[in-house]
Amino acid sequence: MVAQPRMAKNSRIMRAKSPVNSVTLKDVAKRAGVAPITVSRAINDPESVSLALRTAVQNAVAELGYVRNRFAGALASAGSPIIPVLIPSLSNEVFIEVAEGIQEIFEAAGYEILIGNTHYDLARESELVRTFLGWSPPGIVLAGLKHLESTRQLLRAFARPVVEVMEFGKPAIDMNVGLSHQKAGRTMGEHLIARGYTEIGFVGGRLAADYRAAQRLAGLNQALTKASLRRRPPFTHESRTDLELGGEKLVEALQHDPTLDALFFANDDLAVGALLRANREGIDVPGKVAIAGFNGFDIGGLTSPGLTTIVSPRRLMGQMAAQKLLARMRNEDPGPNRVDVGYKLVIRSST
Amino acid sequence: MVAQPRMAKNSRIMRAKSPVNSVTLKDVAKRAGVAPITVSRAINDPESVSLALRTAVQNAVAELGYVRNRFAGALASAGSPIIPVLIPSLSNEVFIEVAEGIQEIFEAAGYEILIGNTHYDLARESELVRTFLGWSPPGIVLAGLKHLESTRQLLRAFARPVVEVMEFGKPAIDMNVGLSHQKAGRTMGEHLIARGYTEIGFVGGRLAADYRAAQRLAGLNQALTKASLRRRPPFTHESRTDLELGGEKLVEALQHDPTLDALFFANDDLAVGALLRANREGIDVPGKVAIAGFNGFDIGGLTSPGLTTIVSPRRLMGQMAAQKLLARMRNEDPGPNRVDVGYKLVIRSST
DNA sequence: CTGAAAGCGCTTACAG
DNA sequence: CTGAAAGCGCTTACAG
Repeated sequence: MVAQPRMAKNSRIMRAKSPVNSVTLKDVAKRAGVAPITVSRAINDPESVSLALRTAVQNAVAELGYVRNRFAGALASAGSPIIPVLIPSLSNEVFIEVAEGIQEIFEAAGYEILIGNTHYDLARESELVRTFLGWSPPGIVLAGLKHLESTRQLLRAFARPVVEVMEFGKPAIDMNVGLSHQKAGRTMGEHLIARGYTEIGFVGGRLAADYRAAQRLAGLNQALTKASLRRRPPFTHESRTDLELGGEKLVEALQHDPTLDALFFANDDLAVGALLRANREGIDVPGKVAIAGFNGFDIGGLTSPGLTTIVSPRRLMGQMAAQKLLARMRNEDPGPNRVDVGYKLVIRSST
Repeated sequence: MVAQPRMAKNSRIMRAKSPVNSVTLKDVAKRAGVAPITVSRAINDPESVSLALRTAVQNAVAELGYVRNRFAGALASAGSPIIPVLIPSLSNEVFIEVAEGIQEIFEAAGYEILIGNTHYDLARESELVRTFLGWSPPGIVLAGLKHLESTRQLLRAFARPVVEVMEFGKPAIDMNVGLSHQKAGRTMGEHLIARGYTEIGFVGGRLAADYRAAQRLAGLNQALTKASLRRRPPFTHESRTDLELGGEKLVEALQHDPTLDALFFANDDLAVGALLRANREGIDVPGKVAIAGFNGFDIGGLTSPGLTTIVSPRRLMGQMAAQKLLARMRNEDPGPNRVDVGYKLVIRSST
């Protein structure tokens, strides 16, 4: 899911007021001829109730079409089965895959996850955290290590487990699972250099918001510096980052600096866009210019030429993050409070 | 978000038991020297409280780090600001875009949305509906018009607005916003026939689960029948549907039936996969075989050749569905109980 | 195994 | 504008 903070300013929110579940525990109890608490037990812990009463309750539930009120349950038990997961974007497959990994683990453990979309906006993230804390979650998953101080304060006061997933580093709050984007950038830089490319540029969209992409650029620059090669300012766009932009930036970069012999794109979307544009314009890849990406999406293996890229273990990252949170929620040993899940360089013919 | 029904069978779910919000309304009231109800008002409807008390409350809230308990609020007011949205898949961009349209509208209206992933499984959908009803939502959004009888029963008893989004038809429950996939298939068939293709095949993945794709096939077959052309059994795969499958099915289809001169793929992923494979193998598109898709993803405009496809107004569909639900929630006029949002044929050089 | 009582933290509805 | 009382529908903790 996707949840957003309330934005309505001066209008009180209209909510349905009529009780949906006209049928309550009490009604079921009356029908079954038992006490309400027995109904509660028959539903939550059937083993603890005699077969006769259990059956009576089940029948009553079915006859009345009873649906239990989760708010009441959560309030009474001070426990919620809903775990918020805050990600920067829904339209980026990367986060969806991480979320799926998270969901898998929590689903199996009986929890539900609530996806919040921060739109790469840290202030929005903070608002969402505040809203979600009101649902007394047993834990929270955040994307990234970069948050507003207000977010950090809220979460420290929260006193329940928090895991930050995506990039590896020192957890700003509690636990962390991710990979080093800077190292990944360096790895790609080293690969390009090893291949003999010397005039290497970087293309990114929204580098200011997508600071992980900026970290990959920093890694590339490390490699360039180490090899005494020229570091160039990146080709970027303020607001967009999509396939088409990749193609546009490829053309722009080559016009702007015809000596370029390799371009590292901040992600596979941009890189694939560049490859497709190269196909259309008859630009020889890697003869004229090499192209590399980051993510490891399937499509990179299907283009002509195939795309050299770095695969991030997205699903695994989500799974590990969820497992750590779960362990802490259960007061089990979560292991080290930070994990580097690594990445893999996949070399194809685009470089 | 993504929420799933509890799957844990015999183990009771571990939930955090310690109160997260040790600070309650009452504490704030004491600190501010007012009654709890005044705190409630100062938070929910500030205008109704005098400036002096409002300020006192705000200070107390800040000093104590109060976060209100949403469960208690929802229970007391019998109202929840969370609207469940059930979709068949997260990894399919189509549903994400529809969900984003839905979110936009609800966000502006002060609601949060909770995404449930049914994994194309109607039984799972029914379970999710049951779970979500426990959260007393003010309304529900479902994908598609095909549901189990148990789902329909639950939702009719629900007595609050329900909208079914994706395909256009007779709402099974309450309201419907979508497009006719059969008509869309027919439109593509007519286009191919008008272009002079006579040996036309269909490629789909998971046609049994993805019944909307099957409807597009039915539409194609209508067009073929009307033109007295041969109808062929579709090329399908039981479980997969991805870019790579598109390429595999292209090769398989041409081997199996070399007379084919056009292939209509159930979606753009398959079609783009086929185009990329054709690029690699040197299969001439559309010279040897024409290729068409469905969705209208951006990438179809970037491949060589460009992909002929049908654009569905996904974001708009989501927005309209949300608006209808919202109108009903507010007891305003939602307009007709079903809306055909239509689609657009985009002709590029792949056909 | 079953139940009566108290309470979770809010908001509604009624007074003043 | 402010508040005391009652209650939302469950579960906990204590008895038997």
